[in-house]
Amino acid sequence: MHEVPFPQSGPKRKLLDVAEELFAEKGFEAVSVRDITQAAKANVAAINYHFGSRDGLIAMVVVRHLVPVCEERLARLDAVEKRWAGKTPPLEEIIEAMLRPLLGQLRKSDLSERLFYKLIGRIFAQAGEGMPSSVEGLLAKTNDRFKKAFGKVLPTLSGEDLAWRIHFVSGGMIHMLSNYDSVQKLPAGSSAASAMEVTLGRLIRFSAAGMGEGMAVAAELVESPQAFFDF
Amino acid sequence: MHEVPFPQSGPKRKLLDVAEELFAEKGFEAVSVRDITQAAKANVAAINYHFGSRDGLIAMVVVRHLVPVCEERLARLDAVEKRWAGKTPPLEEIIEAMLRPLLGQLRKSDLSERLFYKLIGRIFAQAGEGMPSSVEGLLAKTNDRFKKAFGKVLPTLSGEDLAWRIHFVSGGMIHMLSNYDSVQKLPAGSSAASAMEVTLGRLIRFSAAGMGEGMAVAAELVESPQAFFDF
DNA sequence: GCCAATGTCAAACGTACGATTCAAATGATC
DNA sequence: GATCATTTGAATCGTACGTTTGACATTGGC
Repeated sequence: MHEVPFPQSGPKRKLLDVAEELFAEKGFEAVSVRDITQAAKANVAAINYHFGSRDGLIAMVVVRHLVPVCEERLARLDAVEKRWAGKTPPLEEIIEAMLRPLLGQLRKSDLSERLFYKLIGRIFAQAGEGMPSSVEGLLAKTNDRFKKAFGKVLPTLSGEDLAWRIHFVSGGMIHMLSNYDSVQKLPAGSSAASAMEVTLGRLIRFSAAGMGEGMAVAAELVESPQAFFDF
Repeated sequence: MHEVPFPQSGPKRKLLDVAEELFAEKGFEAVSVRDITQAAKANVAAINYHFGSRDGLIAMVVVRHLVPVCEERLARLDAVEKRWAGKTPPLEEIIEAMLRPLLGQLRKSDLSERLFYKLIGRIFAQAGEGMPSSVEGLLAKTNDRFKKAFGKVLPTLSGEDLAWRIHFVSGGMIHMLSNYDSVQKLPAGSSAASAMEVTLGRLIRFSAAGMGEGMAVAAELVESPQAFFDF
């Protein structure tokens, strides 16, 4: 039979959910299999049985979030380009297509917003370190797609300039997610989601201004295209 | 009588240097006491003898870099404000005062540039997590100082806006340092330091555009756009 | 020469980890 | 209801960790 990629119920799903929560709270390296199985009221052996190893569990936790995020990024970018067919879309829309999917997984997860942001931050902060190659490929493909999209809007920028500016945007997003709860002082009465919405708007405007800066930049020494890993 | 804060020679210094290198390469949590003492050709007990504990060693490694960086940041900011006494300095200069000290410690360290960048990235990525309170205070003071400086140049921005934009700049810097060696493909013949110089210039311009977004950018900023690229 | 103080060393301590084992339990299929 | 693969449970494995110990070596001041 065909195996469902992500279990929708049962103890395996429960392990994933619990692990996810603990990872978000304390970081991947600070959580042991005993912590997870204990919190999930399962046996110590459960993780190794269901996921082969601790690393297998981590990989599945990561993939479960990363894959939909990347797919939504690409879908949103397609939508933006289709809507502006022919014309050049505004930078803000491309950036939003790139960043908003990182916030859009809330409904599919049982995590509270705060924990979810931290988890996504952790995942992306160490993306590329020990990921399944399939995921690496998806990340690289997504990144390349966005680089091309930005290149069309900013045709005078070199490939290097483009890559670095995208990298800076990613850094801002990751840093924001990772430290969100220590920076954000919630005004009473507003939900975390709507506060994050405001913050995302800030980041999008900030990034759009940075991406579009100058535009009359001198030619670069050497163009080193592609072979560039980002997320 | 008065103890020297950082040993200039001897096995204690050697332990610090070796630990620093290993931490930069693999991250703080992935390096054991045994790894360090083995690489330093010292005994396992040496770290606990000299630094009290593994955490004590980490703290000293961090402080040794963090303190000079923060001090240089403040000194540079003072210099900028003094030079523009009365007038409002360009954003680029404040940002450079904030970011360049992260690259300026090369001469005081035996680390290769690549490792040093990774170490600084790691340090700042988890700044505030388990640091001595004296260092936390220094970081907070530095941050506050820069927030005020930016506030003077961007008087129409709210405190929240200001804080977030600074946060985005930090994120870009941290992300750049952490992933520098996996992103940068060095053109043959150019040193890592000069390549980093170019990248820092990119980040400064990107950040200045982002910081000033939405403001009626005055003419004084336009009059010397390349003034800080005098390397 | 002596004696603290200081530093080094091999060895071991207790703990926690990821992984494994194997028997019992469970559940689906016939 | 018997059969057999799947899933659990408790106990345990070997390893690696940070730390401690106590004996030994080195040093500098008197």
